[in-house]
Amino acid sequence: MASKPKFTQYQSDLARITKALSHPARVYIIEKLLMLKGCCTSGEMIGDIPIARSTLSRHLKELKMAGLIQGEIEPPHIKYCINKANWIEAEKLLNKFLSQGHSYPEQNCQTEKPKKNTI
Amino acid sequence: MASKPKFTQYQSDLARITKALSHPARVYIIEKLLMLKGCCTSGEMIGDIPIARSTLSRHLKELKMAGLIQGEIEPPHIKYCINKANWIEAEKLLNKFLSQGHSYPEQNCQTEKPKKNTI
DNA sequence: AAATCATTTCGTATTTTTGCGAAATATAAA
DNA sequence: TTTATATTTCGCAAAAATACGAAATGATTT
Repeated sequence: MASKPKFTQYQSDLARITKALSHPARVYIIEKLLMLKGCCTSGEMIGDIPIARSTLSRHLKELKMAGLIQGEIEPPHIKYCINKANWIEAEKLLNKFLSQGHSYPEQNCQTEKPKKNTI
Repeated sequence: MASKPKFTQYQSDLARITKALSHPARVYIIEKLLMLKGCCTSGEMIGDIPIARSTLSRHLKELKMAGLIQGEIEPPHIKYCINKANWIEAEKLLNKFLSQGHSYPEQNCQTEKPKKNTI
């Protein structure tokens, strides 16, 4: 008997990564750190986005817990940067996921003419 | 005076996409539809994952609302498939986001030696 | 030691997500 | 028309995410 299946490690890992990126503030943070190609303090970020400092701090914490960024204490600042090793892993997983669909053939049920029974 | 900034369209769009993919069941659904290169009913999916039928239906609905999949009624089934146009858009956004970090130079604050003050 | 600065944590409230089983819907088969 | 099949929606409950301001932390300057 097919005992209850589990989610695969891949599915859980990918969901963990996409979940970490599932808020505009967290997209912004990663975007900023990638573009900078360096570090940034929360004080340098707060001016760019419409949330309170404490809320930004929460989002930073979530990204830290997801392993995508890391902080370095440099009094009186905390400089955040991409956790390079983990980010590369995340990129690999996401790219693997995205490349799955290629090449996209035409045996898809989405036919040429729009169907009326499409929901 | 810098009036309160908004999140950019890009940040919101990317967050919407990653949020749609932020649950293992939804990763599974997309994975399945991409690999199949075709359509699939919810009944063909339910055996693969540890959730109830009604819960799967919820996840399908979410992916549908995010625009990533679409359903086609073919009695007595409903066949789901990737919403190709929107998926391609999603891929573009994600790839743009991911490629931002390349090439990754060494002026990153993550120095060679592990720092003790890394948090 | 007191004041200052950058940032996080705490306490709390609100909203959203996730989940299930039961009931509803819609179609096909008997 | 009754029955069976496939799937969704409803009603509810529990858990998680989001948000803010106030207070706490830790280091530096005065």
